[in-house]
Amino acid sequence: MEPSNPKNNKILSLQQPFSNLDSLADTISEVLACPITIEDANHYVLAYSKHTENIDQARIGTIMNRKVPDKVINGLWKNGAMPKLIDNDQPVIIPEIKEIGLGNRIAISIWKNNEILGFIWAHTGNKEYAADDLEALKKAAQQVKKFILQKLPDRKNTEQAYKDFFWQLLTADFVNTSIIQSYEKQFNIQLQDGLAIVVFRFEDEITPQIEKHAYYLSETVMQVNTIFRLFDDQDFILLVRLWKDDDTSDKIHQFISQFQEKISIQLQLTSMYGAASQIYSSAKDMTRAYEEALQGLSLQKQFPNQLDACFLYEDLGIFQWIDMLNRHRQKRQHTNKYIYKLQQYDQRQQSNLLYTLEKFLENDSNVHRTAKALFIHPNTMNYRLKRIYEISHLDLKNPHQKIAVYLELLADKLGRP
Amino acid sequence: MEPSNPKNNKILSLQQPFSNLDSLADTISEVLACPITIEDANHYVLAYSKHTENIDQARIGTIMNRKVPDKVINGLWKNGAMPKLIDNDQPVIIPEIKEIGLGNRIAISIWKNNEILGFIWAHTGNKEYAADDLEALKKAAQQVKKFILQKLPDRKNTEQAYKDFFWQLLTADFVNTSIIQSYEKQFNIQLQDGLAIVVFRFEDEITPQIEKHAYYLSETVMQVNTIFRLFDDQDFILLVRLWKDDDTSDKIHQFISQFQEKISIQLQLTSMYGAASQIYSSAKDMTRAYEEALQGLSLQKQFPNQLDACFLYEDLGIFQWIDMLNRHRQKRQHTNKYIYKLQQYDQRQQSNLLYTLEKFLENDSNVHRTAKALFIHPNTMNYRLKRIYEISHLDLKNPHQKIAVYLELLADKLGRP
DNA sequence: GTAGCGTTTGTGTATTTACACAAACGCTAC
DNA sequence: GTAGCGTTTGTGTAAATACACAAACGCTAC
Repeated sequence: MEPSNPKNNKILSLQQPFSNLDSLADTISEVLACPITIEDANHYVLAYSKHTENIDQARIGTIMNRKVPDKVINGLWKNGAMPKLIDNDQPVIIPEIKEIGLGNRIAISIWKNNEILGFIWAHTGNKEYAADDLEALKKAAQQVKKFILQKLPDRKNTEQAYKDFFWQLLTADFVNTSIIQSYEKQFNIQLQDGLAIVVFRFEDEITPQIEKHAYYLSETVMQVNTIFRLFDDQDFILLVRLWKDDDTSDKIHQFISQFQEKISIQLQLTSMYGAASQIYSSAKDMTRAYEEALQGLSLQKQFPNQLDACFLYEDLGIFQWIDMLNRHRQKRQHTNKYIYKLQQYDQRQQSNLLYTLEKFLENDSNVHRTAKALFIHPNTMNYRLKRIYEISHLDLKNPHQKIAVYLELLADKLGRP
Repeated sequence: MEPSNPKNNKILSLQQPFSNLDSLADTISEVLACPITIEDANHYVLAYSKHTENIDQARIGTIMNRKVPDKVINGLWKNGAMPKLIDNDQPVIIPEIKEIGLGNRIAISIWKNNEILGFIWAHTGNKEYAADDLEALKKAAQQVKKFILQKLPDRKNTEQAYKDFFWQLLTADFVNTSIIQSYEKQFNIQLQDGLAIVVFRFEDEITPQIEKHAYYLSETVMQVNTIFRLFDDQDFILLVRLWKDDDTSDKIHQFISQFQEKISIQLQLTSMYGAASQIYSSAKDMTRAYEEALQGLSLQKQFPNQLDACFLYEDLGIFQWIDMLNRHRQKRQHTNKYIYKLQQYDQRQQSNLLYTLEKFLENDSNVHRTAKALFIHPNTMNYRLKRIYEISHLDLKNPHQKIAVYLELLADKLGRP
């Protein structure tokens, strides 16, 4: 390494601490001789170099918005640049994408453990670049990391305390209001109104790669504001906050749906579930919210057909109750006389009237729909319904008995609690 | 009183203790110079005099059956003889009832406190009777009472212990098996299989007359075998046992129905309820059974329309659960979004879509039936259903949401627990 | 074998339901 | 007044449902 080389001198200058990110951006820009943008994990602009030449449409849009436009982010995902970036901490060379007005780029992701802190983008344009340019970028990433961790207000070195507080919210019977308020100040967060717990459960073993993608997506899928998130065994737990809105529920639904879709496709996961609690206005309700989300997950696994794409606790309908109902039944060794009679008959005749009845009730007592679902003739369906009445004396026009039977059939599926 | 009068001598002989009821019957028969029958509270024959003359059809039937034929009992009720008999302890003169083959009678009931122990029937036929005959009957009743209380096996003087044991069964968390067995032996009862608790609740103030009639009916309405019964405030609580049968449930239903009908008509009661538990095979389940019967009563009062003539716990259908559901909802301050939206709209527009929806669900989602129940045009009903969907987005063909709404509407009616 | 039972499917008809459209009413706002 | 909204009722048609009956199949019992 020749000390006379001016570029090397500049690279050395990257080792010095910086008082603000903008001057760091300028220095990197000088080293690489091209415009630079530094973004956080959400693609919000933290700083950018003061270049005015060689700028493309994507850069203009990004700086004007103080955030990378969604169109550009999506383009980067589709062409494979983002997946590469969040899979490792090496510089990634990204060729021009004309459709979204993005010129040639070199980018690098900034990490702390398995969590992305942000990105540096070098707008290389048509300029040639050399191996030491990439080295310089890596050094720059180190600097940005230090800066973000030390200087940015919500990056104080108190993560463990934050984590502990979060667990306390999730599991403690009662959290003192003043404690909540003190944490709100300390971490500059708001824990009132529009609060919900979201839990994703992975069936695959959790790899660092899954963690990385999950952390990234939790910041980037923008329907909700993620206040805290962590991995707990197979679960990825989030405390989110929703902006005051007409259809906050829809927002959470979209969030879970998109998160699930993206991470499943990106990482080719075999199977995963996502569920959200109701929306609460106080942080004190997070224990309950956490339970609701877990209940949602467990129900989705037990009733995959009925609860497909049913992410929200409020959309569970009767499934909200059947666990409680099951416990109650087990405690009292309760048997429903209609179900019992049909079970007996099915066993004797090798028939499946009980299953037919269940499907009938599941299909809102509609003969046609049920027959289609069971691949049988509507008349067969009618015949079976007649038999069901003859055998069990269950009046299928009496909702009070009918519903009880359906609920008990569902509860039976849960087995011993 | 002249000691030379042979009749008086015989009356005096009634003061002597007797070794068996038959000889007592004979003695009474001699005093009154007519055939005598002594029955227990169930109209089973305890003893009869050995007369062969002056016997009518009713007497023959009674002695052959060892019980008064139902036809005769009903006739006595209809013509007003039985009501008089169980209203006081005086002799009652009953004129001939030809339709049931009953000749002239004088009868007297035998009491302990407010409970009937049995009856003495004097078959006077066409014979004249005098005032001292009635006196003799009263003396005889005293003797029969003594005899029943002292000599009949299940009339030991341990009623308080029996009562205590019964309350223990009803309310204790756990009753030892060996204790139960010892009581079974002591009281010569069987406490296995076909056991149920029945509770009648009177809205009128409990008078001695009501108590008398209730005790009497509990022995006489024959579908069930009453093992124990007592009054507790407004409640008449029975532990009954059912003979092994195909439709034990029907039997209890009939029992409650008939009991209610008879006592209401006889005593002109304004209002009363009756409810039974499930049928259990062990006396250990009586705590639960008692709770079930009480729950049935409370639900009948809260849902008089829906649960009219629904006496059995097993027939409650979904109402079995709504109390539990209500508690659960209250605890979590849960609100159903569909109900909430309709409530808001109803309030704003002065409409009653929520009520319409409830009736629709109560009528098994049948437009015609609901329209008729609400006295509106079917098209109006359809229009409202369309509006209900537009306002709440409740899909009326999705049973999982629909049922949840209905259950919550019912639970709402219970109010704070 | 064959008689009997429980079952499935096809055919046909009467009834009920779903849905669209039009007319009319009460109420509010301008 | 009148325009607009939400509502009720009537009319009409297409679709779905209920129900009866007949033919055919598999299985069991004799």
